[in-house]
This record gives sequence, structure tokens and C-alpha cells, in this order.
Amino acid sequence: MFKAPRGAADVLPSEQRYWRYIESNAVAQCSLYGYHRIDTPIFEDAGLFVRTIGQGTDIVEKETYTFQDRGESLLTLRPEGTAPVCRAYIEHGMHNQPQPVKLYYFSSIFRYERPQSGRYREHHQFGYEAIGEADPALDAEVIDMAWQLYGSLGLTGLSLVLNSIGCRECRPRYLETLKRYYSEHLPQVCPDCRVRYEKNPLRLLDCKQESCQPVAGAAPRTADYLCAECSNHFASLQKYLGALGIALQVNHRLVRGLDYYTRTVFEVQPQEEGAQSTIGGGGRYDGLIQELGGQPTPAVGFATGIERIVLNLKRQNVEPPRTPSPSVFIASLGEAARSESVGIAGALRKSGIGALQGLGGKSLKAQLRQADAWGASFTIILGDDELRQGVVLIRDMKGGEQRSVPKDKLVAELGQLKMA
RNA sequence: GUGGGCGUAGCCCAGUGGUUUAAGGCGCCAGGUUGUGGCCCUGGAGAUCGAGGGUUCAAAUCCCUCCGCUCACCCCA
Repeated sequence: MFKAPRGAADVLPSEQRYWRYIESNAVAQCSLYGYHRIDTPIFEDAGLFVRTIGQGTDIVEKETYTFQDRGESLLTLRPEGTAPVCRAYIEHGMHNQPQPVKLYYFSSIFRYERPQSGRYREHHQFGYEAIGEADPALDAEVIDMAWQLYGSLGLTGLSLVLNSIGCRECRPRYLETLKRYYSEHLPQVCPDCRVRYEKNPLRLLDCKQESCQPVAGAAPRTADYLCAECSNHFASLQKYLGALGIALQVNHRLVRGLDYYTRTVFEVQPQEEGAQSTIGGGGRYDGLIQELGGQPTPAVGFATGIERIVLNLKRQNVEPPRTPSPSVFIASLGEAARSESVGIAGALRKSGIGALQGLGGKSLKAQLRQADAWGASFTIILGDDELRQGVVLIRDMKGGEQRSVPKDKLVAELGQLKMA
């Protein structure tokens, strides 16, 4: 027996309403903020992700699905959404469009890791990128849109965590200070942190090991080492978020797992304990486009995990709308009635009325059971008697009343009933 | 990659060595009306008891190995 590969899952019909609910709310937000959809390939040149996400990051180091195709190109299944969008921005000369260029996507994301609740090898993200503008008001807008999206979905108790991790100019100075500070505390710190110290010092800050908390908590703060521009940017952003009425908490230990972020980084976190602490995150990445060979271009973006939103919707008992089933069921008895019923079903659908037929020559009882199981509002009954008289029976499934209607009036009649 | 929990029908699960030809519930199918649903009643289909090996007169039940699922860590969405 074949099973879905580890960490990959079917989204079954019964789950779809969550997904469609999220998607339609997200699309609605996108149009309010002027974003246009982009779809990028599911795989990219492997180098794209190494260049952008960073050589020392976990994603690149141990989580990518990378393979050689038959033409010996080295390809990687997309492990995140931003780099491909930036690649497309450059490849299609979007710097010639009015800036910022605002793009959104829904895409599957692949990371090779041990699956657990809210974490899969294939998962799906909704994300958006605003490319070509450095104004902190744009950062605020990006954050606002994320916040509005969660709100529109009915999620509550989320918190917005914000930090600035500086830019190419001021971050090296900060990292030096951080390393100097940690060098004195290395013996007290967990083994992982000793590795981070060498490979990715920023990550020292968000170590969750109990033993590292005192050291990390007292560490120098990025915000205290920002250059004047970064500092102003961060201050303005907070002011704008205030103007939007968005409550945020600055967390000096928030850093993100991808190397390309500059200045603004933020995450949205649900209250619930345990499981995955982040539902969505993003930030500014002013160096990324240039890193990929484009003009120096500032940009800011956000991405959120669909599976994690679904998880939280369920935890909070949010009920997305159910997709309606066809409201008319046609039960027929005998072959003559059957071919009549095929025609009726077709006519109903042509006039926009969803219709299902009883199939397989089942008894009327069985067909009514089926109609009930489908939740049909009306069942049309058609047998030899009705055929002879040129009528059909319309049965109201709610109360069980039924009456006969001339065959040629059926479509009009049902149209009326549906209105009522 | 590391650690914990768990694997009995589509789903939830009883059964911890011998009346088990593996029970029950949900769901599915059919019948209870000569052409009438939802409730009820009756019947039916559906399980190589995760896989392989071992112990035993006897294994779903004990032992070993493997596989899978799940939760957590790392990290992230």
C-alpha cells in the first residue's frame, strides 16, 4: 500500500473549507493593499537559496530537497517564498514598473525535517512582498496587513513581536560586541550556543535552553547599536504602528532564521503554549535583490503558514463557512424515467441549479436516503405514473410535503423555490 | 539527527497467552411498503490484529528486529 510520503499530507474535502476560507480572506486583503498574485516554479536553481537564505542556516544546511535532474542541473524544491519572488522581480525587469512592486503568493514549501504538530516536510505559505521602497511606512503597512488578515479570520490572542537587527553598516559592529560579551560566558552556555557563537552569533539570542536564559537576557541589544538611519527607521515604524492602533511588543531577542533580513524583523505568535510558537513572520531585506544581481533595491515582506493558521482556527473553534451542496436531488424509477431524469438534471444545471441524480437503479427508499445524506433541499421524484401524466413530484425534504408539477414548469418552479 | 508515546475494519476503539470462528459504536450497503429520507428495528459487507522472526501444545496478547504514526527538542511557517 502506498501512503503519502512522510511529512506530506492530503488536504481532504472535509478540510477544504479552512483552506478556502484562509485563501479568500487573504486575497481580499491583497486587493485592499494593492498586491498582485505571482506564481513561481516549485523548484529553482539550488544556488538561489544558498545565496539568499545563507550558507550557515539550518534551512540550507540540512533541510533542503536538492536533486540533480536528467540534464544535470542542480535544483532545489522551494524552501521559502521570498527568494523566488525576488528572482522573478529581477528576471522580468520589474524595477521598470512603478515602485514598490507588490506581489503575493500561495505556494507549497519544502523542508526536510522531522514532522510534528504544525510542521511538515511539505507545507503551504501565503506570503507577500513589497519591493522597491525603503519607507518605514511600508513596513508598517506590511505588518498591518498581516494583522488584519488574522483579525478577519477571527483569530484572537495573537501577539506581534518586533525587533530591528540593523543593516550592513551597523550589524557587524553589534555582532562584534555580542561576541565579545559571549566570549566571557561561553562556559555557562549550552553546547549548541557554542556552535552558534562561531557560526551564527545572532542566533545566540533566541536560544530556548533554560541554562542560557540569564546570559542571553543580559546580552547587548541590537536596538542599542543601530546606526542613525536604522534607528530612525525603527522609531518611525513604531510610531506608524501606533497610528494604526496595533499593539506590539519589542523583543530584543527576536532574530530570524534567514540571513537576508535587515532592520525590521517581526513575528506573529499565538498565545497557546507548546507546539509551534510562530504563525507568521517577516521583515525587511534591503540587500537581497542586489545579492541576486539586481540593482540595490529595498524590500519588505511577510509569510504565514496555512497549516498553522488552520491549527489555530481549530483550537479557537472558528467555523469557516461550509461549501454548499447541490440543493436538488432527482430520484427516478425505471429506465424510461431514468433517461428523463438525465435530461432534467442537465436542464437544471444549465439554469444554475445544482442537481444530483440517483444512480445505479436503486430503490426509491435508497435514493431518498441518498438525497438526505447530500442535504438536498428538494427531491424530484419521477416514475412511470408521473411520466404518463407529464409531471414530476417535488418533495420538500424539510417537511416532507410533495406536490406534482408539470414537467415543463419544473425549472421555473425550482428557481422560485430556491429564491424563497 | 536526538528523546517519549502509540500501532486491532474507512473512523473511534474492547480484548494482555487458550469458549475469539477477534467484540462494540460510528460510517457504508440492503431489508422492514406495491414507489418515499431523516428516528427506530433487522441483516450484510468490511481486519493478512503494522511487518518479519522467535518462545510455546497454543500468540492480537510474551521476546527481538524492522517499519510506520505521533508528540517534543533542534529549527522554523
